[in-house]
Amino acid sequence: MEDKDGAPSDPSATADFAADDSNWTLAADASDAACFFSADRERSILREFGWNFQPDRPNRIGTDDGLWIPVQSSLTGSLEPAAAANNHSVSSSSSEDPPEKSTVSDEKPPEIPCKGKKKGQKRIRQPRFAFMTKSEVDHLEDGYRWRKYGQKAVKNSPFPRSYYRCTNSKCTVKKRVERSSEDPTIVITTYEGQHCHHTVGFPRGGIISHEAAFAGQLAPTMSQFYCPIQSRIENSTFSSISQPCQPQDEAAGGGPSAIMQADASSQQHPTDEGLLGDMVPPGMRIR
DNA sequence: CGTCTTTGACCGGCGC
DNA sequence: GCGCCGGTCAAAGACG
Repeated sequence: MEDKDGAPSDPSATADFAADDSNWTLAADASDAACFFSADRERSILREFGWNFQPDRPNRIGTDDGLWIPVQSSLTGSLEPAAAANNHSVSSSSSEDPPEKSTVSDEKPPEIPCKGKKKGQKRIRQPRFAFMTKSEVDHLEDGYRWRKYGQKAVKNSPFPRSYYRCTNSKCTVKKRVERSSEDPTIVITTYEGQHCHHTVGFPRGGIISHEAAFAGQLAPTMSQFYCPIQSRIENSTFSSISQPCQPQDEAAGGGPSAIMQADASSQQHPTDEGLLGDMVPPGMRIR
Protein backbone atom coordinates (compact mmCIF):
# COMPACT_ATOMS: atom_id res chain seq x y z
CA MET A 1 0.00 0.00 0.00
CA GLU A 2 1.62 3.07 -0.13
CA ASP A 3 1.01 3.07 -3.70
CA LYS A 4 -1.92 4.42 -5.36
CA ASP A 5 -3.71 7.38 -4.49
CA GLY A 6 -3.62 6.65 -1.01
CA ALA A 7 -0.62 8.52 -1.34
CA PRO A 8 -0.18 11.25 0.93
CA SER A 9 -0.81 14.13 -1.06
CA ASP A 10 0.81 17.01 0.25
CA PRO A 11 -1.51 19.80 -0.24
CA SER A 12 1.21 22.14 -0.03
CA ALA A 13 2.93 20.51 -2.77
CA THR A 14 4.69 22.99 -4.76
CA ALA A 15 4.82 23.28 -8.36
CA ASP A 16 8.12 21.88 -8.33
CA PHE A 17 8.15 18.67 -9.82
CA ALA A 18 10.95 17.37 -8.15
CA ALA A 19 10.74 14.32 -9.81
CA ASP A 20 11.94 12.00 -7.48
CA ASP A 21 14.88 11.81 -9.43
CA SER A 22 15.98 14.71 -7.72
CA ASN A 23 17.19 16.08 -10.79
CA TRP A 24 14.20 16.75 -12.72
CA THR A 25 12.70 19.79 -11.50
CA LEU A 26 9.93 21.26 -13.24
CA ALA A 27 9.18 24.50 -11.93
CA ALA A 28 6.60 25.09 -14.31
CA ASP A 29 3.59 26.99 -13.88
CA ALA A 30 1.48 24.72 -15.66
CA SER A 31 -1.39 26.93 -15.60
CA ASP A 32 0.05 29.07 -18.14
CA ALA A 33 2.37 27.04 -19.82
CA ALA A 34 4.69 28.81 -21.86
CA CYS A 35 7.33 27.74 -23.93
CA PHE A 36 10.82 27.69 -23.46
CA PHE A 37 13.14 26.01 -25.58
CA SER A 38 15.91 28.07 -26.19
CA ALA A 39 17.20 27.19 -29.37
CA ASP A 40 20.70 26.12 -29.27
CA ARG A 41 20.81 24.43 -26.07
CA GLU A 42 17.69 22.61 -26.53
CA ARG A 43 18.59 21.62 -29.93
CA SER A 44 21.78 20.16 -28.89
CA ILE A 45 20.11 18.19 -26.30
CA LEU A 46 17.64 16.85 -28.61
CA ARG A 47 20.34 15.96 -30.88
CA GLU A 48 21.76 13.80 -28.30
CA PHE A 49 18.67 11.82 -28.48
CA GLY A 50 19.02 11.48 -32.09
CA TRP A 51 16.47 14.04 -32.84
CA ASN A 52 17.10 16.61 -35.35
CA PHE A 53 15.49 19.87 -35.75
CA GLN A 54 15.69 22.61 -38.09
CA PRO A 55 16.99 25.68 -36.72
CA ASP A 56 14.43 27.71 -38.29
CA ARG A 57 11.73 26.44 -36.15
CA PRO A 58 11.12 28.77 -33.36
CA ASN A 59 9.86 27.73 -30.14
CA ARG A 60 6.40 27.16 -30.61
CA ILE A 61 5.17 25.46 -27.73
CA GLY A 62 2.62 26.61 -25.52
CA THR A 63 -0.67 27.22 -26.90
CA ASP A 64 -3.69 28.23 -25.19
CA ASP A 65 -4.79 24.97 -24.24
CA GLY A 66 -2.23 22.59 -25.04
CA LEU A 67 1.30 22.66 -24.49
CA TRP A 68 4.20 20.70 -25.10
CA ILE A 69 7.15 21.36 -23.16
CA PRO A 70 10.18 19.40 -23.58
CA VAL A 71 11.22 19.21 -20.19
CA GLN A 72 14.54 18.16 -20.81
CA SER A 73 17.00 15.73 -21.26
CA SER A 74 19.63 14.56 -19.62
CA LEU A 75 22.53 13.09 -20.35
CA THR A 76 24.62 15.84 -20.15
CA GLY A 77 23.12 17.83 -17.71
CA SER A 78 24.18 20.39 -19.94
CA LEU A 79 20.80 21.43 -20.19
CA GLU A 80 19.88 23.93 -17.96
CA PRO A 81 16.53 24.94 -17.36
CA ALA A 82 15.53 26.95 -20.05
CA ALA A 83 13.39 28.09 -17.48
CA ALA A 84 15.79 30.51 -16.56
CA ALA A 85 14.74 32.29 -19.51
CA ASN A 86 11.15 31.95 -18.99
CA ASN A 87 8.72 31.44 -16.36
CA HIS A 88 8.44 27.89 -16.90
CA SER A 89 11.30 26.03 -16.31
CA VAL A 90 12.13 22.71 -16.55
CA SER A 91 15.25 21.40 -15.69
CA SER A 92 16.56 18.21 -15.70
CA SER A 93 19.51 16.39 -15.44
CA SER A 94 20.11 13.03 -15.58
CA SER A 95 18.15 12.02 -13.06
CA GLU A 96 20.14 9.91 -11.46
CA ASP A 97 23.35 11.11 -11.31
CA PRO A 98 24.26 13.78 -9.30
CA PRO A 99 26.27 15.01 -11.97
CA GLU A 100 24.86 18.27 -11.82
CA LYS A 101 26.56 18.94 -8.75
CA SER A 102 29.62 18.03 -10.35
CA THR A 103 29.27 20.41 -13.03
CA VAL A 104 28.79 18.79 -16.04
CA SER A 105 29.41 20.31 -19.12
CA ASP A 106 30.37 18.99 -22.25
CA GLU A 107 31.54 15.70 -21.74
CA LYS A 108 29.20 13.26 -20.79
CA PRO A 109 29.00 9.69 -21.30
CA PRO A 110 25.80 8.86 -22.82
CA GLU A 111 25.21 6.37 -20.32
CA ILE A 112 25.63 7.04 -16.80
CA PRO A 113 25.55 4.28 -14.44
CA CYS A 114 23.80 5.36 -11.56
CA LYS A 115 21.80 4.69 -8.70
CA GLY A 116 19.77 2.01 -9.83
CA LYS A 117 21.27 -1.24 -9.47
CA LYS A 118 19.40 -4.25 -10.22
CA LYS A 119 20.19 -7.27 -8.34
CA GLY A 120 23.80 -7.13 -8.70
CA GLN A 121 24.30 -5.32 -11.81
CA LYS A 122 24.52 -1.70 -12.33
CA ARG A 123 21.68 -0.12 -13.99
CA ILE A 124 22.53 2.04 -16.85
CA ARG A 125 20.49 5.08 -17.20
CA GLN A 126 19.45 6.28 -20.54
CA PRO A 127 19.05 9.81 -21.57
CA ARG A 128 15.72 11.18 -20.71
CA PHE A 129 13.41 13.65 -22.11
CA ALA A 130 10.25 14.87 -20.59
CA PHE A 131 7.24 16.60 -21.94
CA MET A 132 4.46 18.41 -20.33
CA THR A 133 1.26 17.98 -22.15
CA LYS A 134 -2.06 19.34 -21.42
CA SER A 135 -4.37 16.47 -21.70
CA GLU A 136 -7.24 14.88 -20.01
CA VAL A 137 -6.00 11.44 -20.56
CA ASP A 138 -3.05 10.05 -18.82
CA HIS A 139 -1.66 7.88 -21.43
CA LEU A 140 -1.16 9.37 -24.82
CA GLU A 141 -0.77 7.06 -27.70
CA ASP A 142 2.45 7.79 -29.41
CA GLY A 143 2.65 5.01 -31.86
CA TYR A 144 4.57 2.57 -29.80
CA ARG A 145 3.26 -0.13 -27.67
CA TRP A 146 3.91 0.18 -24.02
CA ARG A 147 3.47 -2.16 -21.20
CA LYS A 148 2.80 -0.80 -17.81
CA TYR A 149 5.04 -2.32 -15.25
CA GLY A 150 4.41 -0.23 -12.25
CA GLN A 151 2.61 2.58 -10.64
CA LYS A 152 3.65 4.52 -7.65
CA ALA A 153 2.41 7.34 -5.62
CA VAL A 154 4.78 10.19 -5.69
CA LYS A 155 5.50 12.50 -2.95
CA ASN A 156 4.01 15.89 -3.16
CA SER A 157 1.56 14.81 -5.70
CA PRO A 158 -1.87 13.37 -5.32
CA PHE A 159 -1.49 11.66 -8.62
CA PRO A 160 0.28 8.38 -9.05
CA ARG A 161 3.10 7.96 -11.49
CA SER A 162 2.89 5.17 -13.99
CA TYR A 163 5.85 3.34 -15.44
CA TYR A 164 5.79 1.93 -18.93
CA ARG A 165 8.23 -0.07 -20.93
CA CYS A 166 8.30 -0.54 -24.66
CA THR A 167 6.86 -3.91 -25.47
CA ASN A 168 9.58 -4.63 -27.94
CA SER A 169 11.81 -7.06 -26.18
CA LYS A 170 14.89 -5.53 -27.63
CA CYS A 171 13.91 -2.07 -26.85
CA THR A 172 14.75 -0.70 -23.48
CA VAL A 173 12.88 2.51 -23.73
CA LYS A 174 10.82 3.40 -20.75
CA LYS A 175 8.48 6.13 -20.01
CA ARG A 176 6.95 7.62 -16.98
CA VAL A 177 3.63 9.31 -16.96
CA GLU A 178 2.32 11.48 -14.23
CA ARG A 179 0.15 14.46 -13.71
CA SER A 180 1.28 17.73 -12.46
CA SER A 181 0.27 18.21 -8.92
CA GLU A 182 -0.30 21.79 -9.58
CA ASP A 183 -2.32 21.50 -12.67
CA PRO A 184 -4.01 18.16 -13.01
CA THR A 185 -4.66 18.83 -16.60
CA ILE A 186 -1.01 18.65 -17.36
CA VAL A 187 0.48 15.30 -18.03
CA ILE A 188 4.16 14.92 -17.70
CA THR A 189 5.66 12.21 -19.80
CA THR A 190 9.25 11.30 -19.41
CA TYR A 191 10.97 9.10 -21.93
CA GLU A 192 14.11 7.31 -21.15
CA GLY A 193 16.21 5.83 -23.87
CA GLN A 194 15.74 5.52 -27.54
CA HIS A 195 13.76 3.02 -29.47
CA CYS A 196 15.84 0.58 -31.34
CA HIS A 197 13.20 -0.64 -33.63
CA HIS A 198 10.82 0.68 -36.13
CA THR A 199 7.73 -1.06 -35.25
CA VAL A 200 4.90 1.13 -34.58
CA GLY A 201 1.77 -0.31 -33.38
CA PHE A 202 -1.22 -0.05 -31.27
CA PRO A 203 -2.24 -2.36 -28.61
CA ARG A 204 -4.32 -5.25 -29.53
CA GLY A 205 -4.90 -4.53 -32.99
CA GLY A 206 -3.17 -3.14 -35.69
CA ILE A 207 0.37 -2.73 -36.02
CA ILE A 208 1.54 -0.07 -38.23
CA SER A 209 4.69 -0.77 -40.01
CA HIS A 210 7.35 1.70 -39.84
CA GLU A 211 7.29 2.15 -43.50
CA ALA A 212 3.72 2.96 -43.53
CA ALA A 213 4.09 5.22 -40.69
CA PHE A 214 6.74 7.09 -42.40
CA ALA A 215 5.32 6.99 -45.78
CA GLY A 216 3.63 10.20 -45.19
CA GLN A 217 6.05 12.70 -44.10
CA LEU A 218 9.27 13.07 -42.54
CA ALA A 219 10.28 16.51 -42.27
CA PRO A 220 12.87 16.85 -39.72
CA THR A 221 11.54 19.82 -38.10
CA MET A 222 10.63 20.71 -34.68
CA SER A 223 7.13 20.27 -35.56
CA GLN A 224 7.62 16.65 -35.48
CA PHE A 225 9.04 16.90 -32.21
CA TYR A 226 6.47 18.91 -30.59
CA CYS A 227 3.57 17.89 -32.49
CA PRO A 228 1.36 19.49 -30.09
CA ILE A 229 -1.56 18.44 -31.77
CA GLN A 230 -4.54 19.26 -30.12
CA SER A 231 -7.62 17.85 -31.30
CA ARG A 232 -10.68 19.17 -29.91
CA ILE A 233 -13.43 16.77 -29.86
CA GLU A 234 -16.57 18.02 -28.50
CA ASN A 235 -15.45 19.64 -25.40
CA SER A 236 -12.36 17.77 -24.85
CA THR A 237 -8.99 18.99 -25.59
CA PHE A 238 -6.30 16.57 -26.41
CA SER A 239 -2.72 16.82 -27.02
CA SER A 240 -0.63 14.27 -28.54
CA ILE A 241 2.97 13.72 -28.44
CA SER A 242 5.69 12.47 -30.49
CA GLN A 243 8.76 10.92 -29.35
CA PRO A 244 12.12 9.97 -30.34
CA CYS A 245 11.96 6.81 -32.07
CA GLN A 246 15.22 5.71 -33.12
CA PRO A 247 18.79 5.91 -32.58
CA GLN A 248 20.71 7.81 -35.03
CA ASP A 249 22.39 4.89 -36.47
CA GLU A 250 19.15 3.36 -37.03
CA ALA A 251 17.50 6.19 -38.65
CA ALA A 252 17.55 4.75 -41.98
CA GLY A 253 19.49 7.02 -44.06
CA GLY A 254 20.63 8.76 -41.04
CA GLY A 255 17.79 11.10 -41.18
CA PRO A 256 15.88 12.01 -38.22
CA SER A 257 12.72 10.33 -37.92
CA ALA A 258 9.67 10.51 -35.98
CA ILE A 259 6.66 8.49 -36.08
CA MET A 260 4.37 9.96 -38.51
CA GLN A 261 1.22 8.55 -39.65
CA ALA A 262 0.59 8.57 -43.27
CA ASP A 263 -2.89 9.68 -42.85
CA ALA A 264 -2.19 11.85 -40.01
CA SER A 265 -4.26 14.42 -41.60
CA SER A 266 -7.19 12.68 -40.26
CA GLN A 267 -6.11 13.64 -36.89
CA GLN A 268 -5.33 17.11 -37.62
CA HIS A 269 -7.90 19.51 -36.62
CA PRO A 270 -8.62 22.66 -38.30
CA THR A 271 -8.92 24.30 -35.08
CA ASP A 272 -5.33 24.33 -34.54
CA GLU A 273 -4.30 24.43 -38.00
CA GLY A 274 -3.23 27.91 -37.81
CA LEU A 275 -1.01 27.30 -35.00
CA LEU A 276 -0.01 23.83 -35.61
CA GLY A 277 -0.31 23.85 -39.24
CA ASP A 278 2.55 21.74 -40.23
CA MET A 279 2.72 19.98 -37.03
CA VAL A 280 1.14 16.87 -38.00
CA PRO A 281 0.78 14.52 -35.23
CA PRO A 282 2.64 11.43 -35.50
CA GLY A 283 0.74 8.36 -35.08
CA MET A 284 -0.44 9.14 -31.78
CA ARG A 285 -3.76 8.89 -30.36
CA ILE A 286 -5.30 9.42 -27.14
CA ARG A 287 -6.04 6.29 -25.51
C1' DC B 1 -4.88 -18.41 -24.60
C1' DG B 2 -1.98 -14.57 -25.00
C1' DT B 3 -1.38 -9.93 -23.59
C1' DC B 4 -1.74 -6.30 -20.50
C1' DT B 5 -2.86 -4.13 -15.98
C1' DT B 6 -2.86 -4.07 -11.14
C1' DT B 7 -0.57 -4.12 -6.97
C1' DG B 8 2.19 -5.52 -2.94
C1' DA B 9 6.88 -6.39 -2.05
C1' DC B 10 11.61 -5.71 -2.64
C1' DC B 11 15.88 -3.20 -3.65
C1' DG B 12 18.96 0.53 -3.65
C1' DG B 13 20.14 5.47 -3.27
C1' DC B 14 20.04 9.41 -0.56
C1' DG B 15 19.34 12.60 3.24
C1' DC B 16 19.29 13.16 8.04
C1' DG C 1 22.55 3.52 10.82
C1' DC C 2 17.86 4.45 9.80
C1' DG C 3 14.01 5.78 7.37
C1' DC C 4 12.06 7.65 3.23
C1' DC C 5 11.20 7.31 -1.44
C1' DG C 6 11.70 6.18 -6.31
C1' DG C 7 12.04 2.46 -9.37
C1' DT C 8 11.36 -2.34 -10.54
C1' DC C 9 9.84 -7.09 -10.08
C1' DA C 10 6.57 -10.53 -10.39
C1' DA C 11 2.30 -12.96 -9.21
C1' DA C 12 -2.46 -12.72 -9.95
C1' DG C 13 -6.32 -11.17 -12.22
C1' DA C 14 -8.73 -8.93 -16.15
C1' DC C 15 -9.58 -8.48 -20.82
C1' DG C 16 -10.08 -9.35 -25.76
